[in-house]
Amino acid sequence: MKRLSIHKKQNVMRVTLAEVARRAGVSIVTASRALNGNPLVAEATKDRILAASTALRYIPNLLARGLVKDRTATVGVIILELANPFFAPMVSGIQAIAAKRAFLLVVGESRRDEEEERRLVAQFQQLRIGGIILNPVTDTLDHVMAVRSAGTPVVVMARRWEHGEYVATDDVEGGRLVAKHLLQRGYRRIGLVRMGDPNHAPVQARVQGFREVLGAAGLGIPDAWDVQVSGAQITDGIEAVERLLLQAEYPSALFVTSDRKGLGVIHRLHERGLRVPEDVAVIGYDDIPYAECARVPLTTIAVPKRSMGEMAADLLFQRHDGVGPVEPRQVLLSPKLVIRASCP
Amino acid sequence: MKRLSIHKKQNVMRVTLAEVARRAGVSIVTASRALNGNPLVAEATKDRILAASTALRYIPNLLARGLVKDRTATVGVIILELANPFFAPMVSGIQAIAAKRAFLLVVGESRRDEEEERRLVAQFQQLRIGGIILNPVTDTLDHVMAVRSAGTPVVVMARRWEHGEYVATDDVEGGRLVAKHLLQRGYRRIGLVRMGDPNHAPVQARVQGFREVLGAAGLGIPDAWDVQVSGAQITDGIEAVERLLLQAEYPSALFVTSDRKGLGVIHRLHERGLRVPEDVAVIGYDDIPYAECARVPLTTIAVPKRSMGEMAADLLFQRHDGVGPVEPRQVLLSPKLVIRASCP
DNA sequence: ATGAAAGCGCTAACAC
DNA sequence: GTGTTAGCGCTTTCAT
Repeated sequence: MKRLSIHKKQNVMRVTLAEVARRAGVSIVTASRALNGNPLVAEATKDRILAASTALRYIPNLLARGLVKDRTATVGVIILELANPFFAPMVSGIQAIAAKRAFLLVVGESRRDEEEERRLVAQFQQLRIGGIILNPVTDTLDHVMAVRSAGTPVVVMARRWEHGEYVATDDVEGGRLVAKHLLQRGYRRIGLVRMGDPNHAPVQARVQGFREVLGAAGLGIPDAWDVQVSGAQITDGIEAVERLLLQAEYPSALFVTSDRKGLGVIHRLHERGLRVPEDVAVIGYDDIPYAECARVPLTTIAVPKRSMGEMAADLLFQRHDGVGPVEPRQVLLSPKLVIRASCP
Repeated sequence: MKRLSIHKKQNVMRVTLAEVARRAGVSIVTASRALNGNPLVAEATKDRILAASTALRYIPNLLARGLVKDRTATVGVIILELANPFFAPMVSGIQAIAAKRAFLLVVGESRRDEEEERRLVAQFQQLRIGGIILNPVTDTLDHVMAVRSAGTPVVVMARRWEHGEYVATDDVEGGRLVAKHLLQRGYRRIGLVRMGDPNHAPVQARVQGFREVLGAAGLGIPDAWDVQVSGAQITDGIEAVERLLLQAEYPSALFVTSDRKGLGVIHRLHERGLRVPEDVAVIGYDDIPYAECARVPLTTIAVPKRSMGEMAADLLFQRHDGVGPVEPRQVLLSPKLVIRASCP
């Protein structure tokens, strides 16, 4: 791993602001002003500078600028998984808003690992990131509060944050919607498939709302029908069915707390010769695009995924620009029931 | 300044390398060396510096470093869509490799817009990005060649690049696999659903291989059964079926060049009362996770999505480190047929 | 309206 | 081993 020792930039003479200025016959400062749209530059001068800039193919150095400003035009995003149709649209929404302002998106995947999340936040700080939008692994957000008090705006997405700004959906309400629908359709023997992780507040909230409504109707979920799996993949849904079918009896309806697991559940139920919804009705959560194309189209709770990303980005930029109220804004969007064949 | 009850540390003295050095009683340079693992620092000194660094919560400024080195520890990634199960795993694979080396991922979505792609590449340059991995919109890659000749490694992903490094799958071969399977199962009345965009080389290649094998068997695809849609969403598959069913006759087998469209196709065929595969067999492409859970599990061509990302990142880092051969490496991975119920 | 000077925080070159 | 000296390319005062 060696490099040129004497003239490191002999092949490619980098075009700097100084070059542009020289070519335009002005000082560096004036060139900088012109390129940044500062009005205190005479039109004629400005035109000359802009012309020089394009002629030389000037590429501004964001690092130099960032060094001075102690901030870059970037948004850091941390989500649990990239390859997850629940998160991907959120990131896409953020990117759309960020692109409008020519901010770059720095994306990290925590893979539900709190350490990884902290590492990413630290790296973001090193880059003097312009702001952070994250779906945190747990509710412990001290690392992020430290960043925020250092002046970097932070918005939590798809999860609530007591001490800061967030854009989330009302998961308790979502759980209620599921329970109400099941009760209304006359189901009483009801099971649950969910991620076991007690740190995962959104799932806890969904289950809470679900139980609340069932409880009010005098119903509960037998332990044997409360299946806890470790992840949120299709395979976890498959595993859940396997475990459920070990029981002497099985429920006539299942609330599966994510669509991916729901797809796996339906898939396996079918393979095991059980009809959906006749033998077991299934309700998922998230309304991913593939829910509709499932073996039996999945009844589910729709969450405004892309909007959450867009709104989070909007909040972030407002904070960045210093507009809006001082107190943290906490946005809770409403989930909606989408009825399909798996639980009509 | 007014006093605030909650956040009181308003004037945070930024911790710089100078602070750390002072506290450790050494010069800035020595501190820099110690923190960068330069062996030319006495153990004792190094320990003192490291201690000072942690005590002060020192956060290195990557912008300053980048300004000197004219390069940052970042990888820029450009894909067509984030919310696409074909690309998301690739990005995840890249991120995994990058994270090992503490490189941050800067992600852009071109949305099949060449202008947007160029804009992103330009922004990457401004950030003095460490390398670029992209799935380009077209084969016109002059913008990227310019970047590369300025010393930034570039790897193309999921597409071939005559003049540079790439990691792709053999789409022509994939198309052949589809045709062979159909022929072997006795299908002769064969239709095609594909994205119409002539710039999209991968689809062109799939179709080319497909036609090649059919042609060798004396078969062709009637124009009426060659349905061209504008996108690669589920809805495009749905639209394709609508168009197909306007015909007097319909094919007994369909090759749909992406799984998402394939899901839409199956969905709509079913809604229109046509059985898959009895009335129409369907083969997709990509093997996204949801293909298996489709109304009728989708026969498809599996592509090593995550591996492509990982390999692209590996290539990039090799180039970055200056190891490996000088000539561009071009990796072509093999697709595999996955037989499921939609075309058994 | 324009420019000169002074850094931003760090690393590289060359001493000692 | 360690320190001194120069910048990297840009944006800020503060002059003019």
